[in-house]
Amino acid sequence: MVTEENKSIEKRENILNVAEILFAQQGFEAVSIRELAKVADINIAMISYYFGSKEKLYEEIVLRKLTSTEKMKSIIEQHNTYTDKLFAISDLYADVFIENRNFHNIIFREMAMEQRTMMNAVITENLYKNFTLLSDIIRKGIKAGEFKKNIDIELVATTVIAVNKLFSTSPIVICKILNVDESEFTYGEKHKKRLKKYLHNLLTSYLAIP
Amino acid sequence: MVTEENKSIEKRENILNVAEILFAQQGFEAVSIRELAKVADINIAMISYYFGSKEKLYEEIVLRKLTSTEKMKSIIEQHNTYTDKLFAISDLYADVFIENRNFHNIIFREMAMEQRTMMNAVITENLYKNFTLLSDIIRKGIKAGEFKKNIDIELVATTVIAVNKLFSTSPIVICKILNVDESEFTYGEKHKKRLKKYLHNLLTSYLAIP
DNA sequence: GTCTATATATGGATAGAC
DNA sequence: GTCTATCCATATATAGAC
Repeated sequence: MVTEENKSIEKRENILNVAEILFAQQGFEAVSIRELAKVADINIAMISYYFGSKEKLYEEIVLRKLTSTEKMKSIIEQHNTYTDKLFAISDLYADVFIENRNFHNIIFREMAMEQRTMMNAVITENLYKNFTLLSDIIRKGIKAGEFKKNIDIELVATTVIAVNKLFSTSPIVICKILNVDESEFTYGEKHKKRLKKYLHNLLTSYLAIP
Repeated sequence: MVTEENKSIEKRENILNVAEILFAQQGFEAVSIRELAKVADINIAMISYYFGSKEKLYEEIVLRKLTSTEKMKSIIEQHNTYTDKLFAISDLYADVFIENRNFHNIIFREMAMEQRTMMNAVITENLYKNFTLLSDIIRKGIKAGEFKKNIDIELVATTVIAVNKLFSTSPIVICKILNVDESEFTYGEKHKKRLKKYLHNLLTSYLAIP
C-alpha cells in the first residue's frame, strides 16, 4: 500500500541518495543545495524542510550507513577456522566498500581531516570497532596455532582495509593499473573476485604456517 | 645574499606551504582566501597578485611536488637484486608519503574525484608511471627467478601504495589502531621503521620462493 | 508539502591609492 | 609590492503565499 507517509519517506530517501553521490564526487563544500535540488528534482526549500540544514543532511548521510559491528560478528560466527573467518571479513570489506563506494569515499575523506569533529569521532570509533574484530581473529588464530607467531597484527589488519579501500575509491587510477576500460569497469564481479582472491593469497602467505 | 627577489620568492613559497596545509586539512572549497591570508600573514590581494587566482594557486601546489620518476629510477639502479630494488621503492613510498603527507592528502582526494579534470589526468599519469616502475621490478624479478610465478603483479604493487597511503593520510585512526597517543605520534622514525619492516616481510612472504 | 521571493552572509577578485 | 574599499557572484536559509 502506498500511503502519503511512504511517499514522503521515499522523497527523503531520494534526497539522501542523490546527495551521497554528489558529496562523494565533489566534496561537501563543493556541492550547493541548488545543484542538489536540481539533480534530485526537488525544490531548494525542501532540504531545509526535511533535514533542517545542509550540514544536518550531511550528518545523516554519514551516520546512516556505518557498517554495524553486529553484521560482522554474525559472519565471523558462521565460520569455523580462523582462516575462513579472516577470509570472510576480507571479502565483506571488498563487498561493502565496492557496493557503497560513494559512501566510503565520504567516510575516508572525513577520516583524512585532521580537525576533530563530532562526526569524525563517531567514524573513528566505528572503524576501530570493526578493526578490532579483524585483529582479534588474527590474534586468536595465532593462539590456536593456525597462524605464525612473529607477525604484525595491527598492520596486517590495516592492509586488508587499505587495499580494499584504495581499490574501491580510486576508480580512474585502478582502471589504468588493471588495464581495464573505464566504461567496462563498473567494479563488476570479475574484478571483485580478483581482488578477493589476491587478498586471500596475500594473507595466507603472510600468516599461514608452512 | 638576500636580494629583494629572494624575499619575494620566499613569500611566494610561504603562501604555497601554508595553503598546502590548509587545503590538505579542509579541502579546496572549504578554505577561503581570507582564512589563508590570515594564517599566512599576508594581505588577501597578494594571492591574486602572486598566483592569479585561488584555482591557479591550487594547481601550482598539486603540480610542484609530484614525485619525479627520475628519482625512483636512480634509486632502483642503486640496488642489485630485485628484492632490494623492491624494498627500496617500498621504503621510498613510506618516506615520501609520510614526509609530505599534507601534499599526498590533497593528491589522493583529487584521485577520488570521479570527474576528470586536467589536473586529475596529470596526477593519474604521474602515479601510473611510478606504479609501472614498481610492477616492472616485480615482473623482472619473476623472470630472473627471484620471485614466484603465480602472483598478481598489479595488485601487489597496488598494496605497497595502499598501505603506505592509508598509514600516512589517516593519522587519527592509525593512532588508535597502533595504540599510540596522537601527541606523541608525529609519524616518528619508530613507526616509520615498523611500517617499512612490515611491508618487507609482507612482500617477502608473498613473492619470495621458499 | 511545495513554491517564490527575499534576507543575509560570505565567497573570489580587483581597482586604485600609496 | 602592499593595502583598503568595493564590486559582484553565489551561497544558505527562511518567511509567507498557496
